Amino acid sequence: MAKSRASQPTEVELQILRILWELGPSPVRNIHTRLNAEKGTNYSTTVKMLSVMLDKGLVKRDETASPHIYRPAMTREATGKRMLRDLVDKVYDGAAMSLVLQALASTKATPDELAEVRRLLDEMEGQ
Amino acid sequence: MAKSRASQPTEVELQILRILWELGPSPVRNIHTRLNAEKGTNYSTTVKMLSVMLDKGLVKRDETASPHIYRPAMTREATGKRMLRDLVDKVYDGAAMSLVLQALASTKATPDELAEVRRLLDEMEGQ
DNA sequence: TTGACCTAGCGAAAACGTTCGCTACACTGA
DNA sequence: TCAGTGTAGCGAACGTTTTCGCTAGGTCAA
Repeated sequence: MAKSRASQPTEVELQILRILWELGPSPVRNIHTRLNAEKGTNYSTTVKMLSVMLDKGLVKRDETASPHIYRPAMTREATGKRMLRDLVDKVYDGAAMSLVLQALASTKATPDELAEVRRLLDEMEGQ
Repeated sequence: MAKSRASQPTEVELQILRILWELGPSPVRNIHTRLNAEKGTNYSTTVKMLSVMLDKGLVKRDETASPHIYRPAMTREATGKRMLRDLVDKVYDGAAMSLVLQALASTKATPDELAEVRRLLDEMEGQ
């Protein structure tokens, strides 16, 4: 059960995911240390959040290790992509391009990054 | 000091904003007709949501008009930009470019749109 | 063995978002 | 005036997310 969860990660869940993406697979203790530094919550809360996230399939854990080791179920990229699609749907009714342009226009990009975008464009036109 | 730390619009709030962006300034009745068509909720609910949104500063209203007229407090673009920034912060810790590239790469764009992106790039490099 | 300290988890409370019932008031046509 | 119809709003109920108190069990050194 608890398989195809369609809903986005919530605020705190995302906060925890970010920590996991940074730290890599970690025991609760390490995750908590970070989370607590960011928002001062209790150890119990961290444990609970992780268990909720486990139910939802947002994280996985290795229970053979003595302090259980948690790791994100999705990469940062996959999550970002998914949330972006959701944002585009909600605000622009699916017109992704509008948002890409928006994002580009409001970003201070380095020449390197701009070149990267160009390369990507070439690739897309090549298809 | 009106707009202090305004949180992001929630799901339904956004749905209403989207309707307002499309319809332009409207009385509750029109907003409700649309919202009801989308999710079958009650008229009371629409009124309540609008009052909550008024409190939060997400919409404004003209109370001199007989059926009060509501309008969005922010443009679609400003809201999209803001939410995007938030998403970038939450997922990528502020590295906007990663997400732009992501978005671009995962979008099926028409040649016209790609040309538009190119034009924007030229502009950015021109500066 | 005992005490200090850690991990793990349950269940309930608090906080927040969403929904609607019910009430009041304004306007219109008979 | 009065019934009928529409607008406005309060307050409570409900569901979900976030928080934590409390308990149980594991490890280790004295």
